[in-house]
Amino acid sequence: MDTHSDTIRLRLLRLLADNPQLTQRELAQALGVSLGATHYSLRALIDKGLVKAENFRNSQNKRAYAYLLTPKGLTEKLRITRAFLARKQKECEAIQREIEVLKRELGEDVKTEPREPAQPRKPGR
Amino acid sequence: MDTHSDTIRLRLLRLLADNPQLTQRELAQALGVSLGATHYSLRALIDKGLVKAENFRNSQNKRAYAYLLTPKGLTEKLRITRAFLARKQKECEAIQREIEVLKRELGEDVKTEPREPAQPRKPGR
DNA sequence: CAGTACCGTTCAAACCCTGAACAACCAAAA
DNA sequence: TTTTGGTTGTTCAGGGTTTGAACGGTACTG
Repeated sequence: MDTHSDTIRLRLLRLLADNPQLTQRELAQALGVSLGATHYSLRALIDKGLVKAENFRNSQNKRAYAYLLTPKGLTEKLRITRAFLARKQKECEAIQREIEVLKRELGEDVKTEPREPAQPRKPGR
Repeated sequence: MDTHSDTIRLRLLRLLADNPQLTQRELAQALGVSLGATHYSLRALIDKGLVKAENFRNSQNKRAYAYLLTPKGLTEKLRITRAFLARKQKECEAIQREIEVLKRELGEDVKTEPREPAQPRKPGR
């Protein structure tokens, strides 16, 4: 649980929990990845038994599935989300510390190349 | 600039800026990735002209390179770092919001499955 | 019927990482 | 010197992941 693919799967679970009727293309757009990648990750979720594809064609749609979370999918979503947030929170704290360091570094850089200090006017262009 | 590989490259730049004498194996350990991956990303940096491998063998070492940032590497390091932090900061804010949402969701879940509320005693099933 | 539009699925190519092996080099021991 | 051993960068097969483009199926419309 550290790769980009894991992140995609978690976001898929969270998306589908609220919108089971979403199309693979709509999911792809919402996730900002390609259709193929979405299909790939969705398939992994289905194979693991976390998601089930109900083949009900709603209203006038053609061949639409509803990707429903199974009970196992619901509990896994919760578990993975908790782990994800814990990890992200640590990461965020690290980022905050890093930003402080960077501010200091940039402060020194600013001395090297001042932004808009009180400069004596130089004539010409 | 969104993949894991990009992150590795940035961390490489920041590591080498302060420690140009580090070995590929030491870099790998510091980054928590394999030697092959380190070599792969380092090669990308060299090909882009952001890092130059100085072949100076220090003291009693065998075949040590020093991986020095080029001027272009220095400015790129700054630019990429800025972009990275901006992106991460947005992500961190999103995570904080998400955590708030989760707290609320978990609160509702608690209602669904009460932990230890004052329940009227029901005679045993 | 043909045309259009949307759906899921598939596939080659590329990218990235791992783990393990390899080849070069140098220092100290035999 | 020769050999041994440790440290270096490099390469490679294999597997996982993503993209982009295609494909075939199904329904609505004319």
